[in-house]
Amino acid sequence: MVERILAAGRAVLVEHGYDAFSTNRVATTAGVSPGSVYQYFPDKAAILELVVDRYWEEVADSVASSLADRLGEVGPAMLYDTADALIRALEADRALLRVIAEELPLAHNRTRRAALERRVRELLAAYLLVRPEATSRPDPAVTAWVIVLAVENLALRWVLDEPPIAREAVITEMSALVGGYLAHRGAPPSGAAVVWDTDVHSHQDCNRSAPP
Amino acid sequence: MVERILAAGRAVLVEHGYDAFSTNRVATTAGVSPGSVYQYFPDKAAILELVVDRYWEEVADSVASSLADRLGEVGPAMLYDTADALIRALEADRALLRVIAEELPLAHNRTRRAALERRVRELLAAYLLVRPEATSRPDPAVTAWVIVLAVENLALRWVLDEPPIAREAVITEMSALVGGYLAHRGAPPSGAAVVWDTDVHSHQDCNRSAPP
Amino acid sequence: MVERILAAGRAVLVEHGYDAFSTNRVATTAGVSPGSVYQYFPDKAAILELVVDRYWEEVADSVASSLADRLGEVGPAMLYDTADALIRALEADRALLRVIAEELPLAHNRTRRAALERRVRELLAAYLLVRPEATSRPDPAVTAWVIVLAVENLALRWVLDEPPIAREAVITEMSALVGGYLAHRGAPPSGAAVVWDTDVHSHQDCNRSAPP
Amino acid sequence: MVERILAAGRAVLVEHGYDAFSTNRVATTAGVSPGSVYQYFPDKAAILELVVDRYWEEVADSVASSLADRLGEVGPAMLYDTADALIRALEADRALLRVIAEELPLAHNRTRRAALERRVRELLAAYLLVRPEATSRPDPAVTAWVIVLAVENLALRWVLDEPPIAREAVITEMSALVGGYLAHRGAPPSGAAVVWDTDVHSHQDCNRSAPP
DNA sequence: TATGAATGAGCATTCATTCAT
DNA sequence: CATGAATGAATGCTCATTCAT
Repeated sequence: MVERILAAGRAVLVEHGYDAFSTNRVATTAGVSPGSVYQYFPDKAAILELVVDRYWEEVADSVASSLADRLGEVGPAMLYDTADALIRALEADRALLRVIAEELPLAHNRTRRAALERRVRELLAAYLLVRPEATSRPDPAVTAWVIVLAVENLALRWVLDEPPIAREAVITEMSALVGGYLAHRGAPPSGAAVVWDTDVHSHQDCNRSAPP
Repeated sequence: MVERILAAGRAVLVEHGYDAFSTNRVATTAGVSPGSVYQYFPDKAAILELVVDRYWEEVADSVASSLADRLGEVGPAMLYDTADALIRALEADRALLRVIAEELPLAHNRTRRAALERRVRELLAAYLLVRPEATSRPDPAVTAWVIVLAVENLALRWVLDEPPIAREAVITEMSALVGGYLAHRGAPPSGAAVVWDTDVHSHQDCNRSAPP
Repeated sequence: MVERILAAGRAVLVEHGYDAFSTNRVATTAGVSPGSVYQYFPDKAAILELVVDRYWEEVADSVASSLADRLGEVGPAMLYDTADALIRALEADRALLRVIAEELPLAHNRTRRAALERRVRELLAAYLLVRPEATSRPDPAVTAWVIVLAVENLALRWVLDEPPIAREAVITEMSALVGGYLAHRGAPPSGAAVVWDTDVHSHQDCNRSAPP
Repeated sequence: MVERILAAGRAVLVEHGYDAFSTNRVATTAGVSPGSVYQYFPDKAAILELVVDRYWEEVADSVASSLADRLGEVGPAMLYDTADALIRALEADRALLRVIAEELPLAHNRTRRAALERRVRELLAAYLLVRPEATSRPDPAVTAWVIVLAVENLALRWVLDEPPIAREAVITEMSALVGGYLAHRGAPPSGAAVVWDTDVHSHQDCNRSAPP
């Protein structure tokens, strides 16, 4: 029944958008009475949250498993394949992605998307840690943070905005972006220090402004 | 009067968040009756849109002027300074940025953010076009698209999520990302063709899947 | 099982108030499924009614037995002891009394409270009938009606409102009220006739307005 | 408009009872949209409260003014007239009284009814204080408390239950009850002390149990 | 032009009751 | 008998929008 409701929620989102995502509509679509919904979910937000969570989990699973498989390989193929996996995952349900990413306040996505990002980031940071020769960038955690956010956004926007760029082209460019970055050796103009935390994402404000 | 309403809208957004952004509240805050608002704006969305537009325009102005100033210079300083300008622009009104980027459905941001992106992208593409030696990437338009979206997201997330990465560090890494990308010469595994449109953003689906 | 449900109903009332008195809650508290409740009670009101009935029956038993015991005695001791018995009965479960008397619509109390009143009234009327010398009031039925309602309300309000009046004081005053009333000989200004029905409480509107 | 809504609320109560007292129904009856109601009342309870308040205020005004007028007179006429005024006030809108007193949880009545009681009580206590010869009861405050609660309940129940007692009869008996009480000189069996507070109704628990 | 009272469709949520198992 | 998932009508309340003044 939880499944039925979630499926209905997803369907409403895809077919009618977030504005139509009312408890009554979800219930009706699920072929269930509004009261029944409340036996499985505490409130409307909980339904939405689970739908969104599920979606990002699917995406994360695809990407993470693809990346994990290719962690052994070295070189551009790994980058290319992973970028490809990400785009394929996002293309899998474009309509839902559109609603989730564009109609929902980002806040509803944060938790799960942050989880997805962290998951891939940690995989990547671990890889960079054991293969220091793979990059000239100083801090694996920061490097992973940069790569994940850059690539995620490129994939997302390519899928959503549908710019006139061929599929292979974006993937190639994404690979080039990451490949070039990893290989790049450039000192900051001022020689500013980089923080070497393992957990790149905690909200503690340590070292937010580095000393000269 | 339009200004008064916009200022009120901005204030409501900053002080009470998007949920409190009701026509009545905006009107009250502006010291105006709800009816009057409708003499200057067709509906609530229009007020919001203009507030958001203004915000992104401010950001775009900062960044574009900074970038334009440095288009003559060559090398990493240009990248570093532009990234710095972008982050500074986003930090200028963190509270508003937070509401606009996190509480608002992304859809409300699209138009103006797309404009900002396009503006910088075109600047960049023009630059790459007249200085082909600056990069090994094949298509200036695509290159600009990649750079803008990658950098924008990194800056945005650094400002919003406040990860424990020093300010100088992100800027350095962003510069490295772009610098490495521009310098990178890597062929797509399949040798896929890249589309050479000037307008990277139109929604026409030409050549979405390239021939082998 | 009926007992279990009633006990649960009483517990819910005492511990969570009338607002929490939902069939589901009562069932849960009784360790029974909501469906089962409906095999013993036609509806929610029936449960409540029985809980309330039981309560007033307890009170009535206390008072009536105390009064019956003292019907032989004459004089103020009888009044004092009965008032005392009533207050003691009401104090026995103040929490429940509070809910029943204050949170429940009076209508839900009527049947049983009327029964309590009638019971005491009839006892009193009978007493007055066999001992005409005990009072100068003309109509025993009316006299009993007056005494019962006056005393009941005083006791109830003393227990519920907890005014700063000593326990002995109220009882003394209640005795004085009744004692003075029984002894009082005062003609109605207009010499209006009093109805001499035995059943003071039937709802028939006989002689509601007496002839001059 | 407030008046229109209150009138509608009163009408709904009288004609359809408390159960039908829904915001939509009140609005409809008032010939007003539900939203309009909320421009004048914060919530449903506020409407009900005001209707109830108004009602008891009307009753209190009638009784208090009648009593105040007769405070100069001495003797049974004062009692008779006041009892008559009270009953007349309660009879004025029997249907509304029925709903307010029987269908509403007593809690909704408390504030205003307590005010009514206090008002009359204070009038009475003041009278007894300046005319100590009017009674043999020790404490004017307590005496007033007793009289008000006893008489109020008798009047209320006579009007609501419509027992077969002639109007003149109840009034006569109520007068007799009060007259006899005031005249009664009877010591408590145990000589228990009476508290001499002026404010009989505050909820402080001083001297709730008197020493032996 | 400016007002602000009035609108009313629409929403999330509850809970007494039922009935297939 | 007992269950408890399912019901669905009904409720209190919101807020973008209008329009008579």
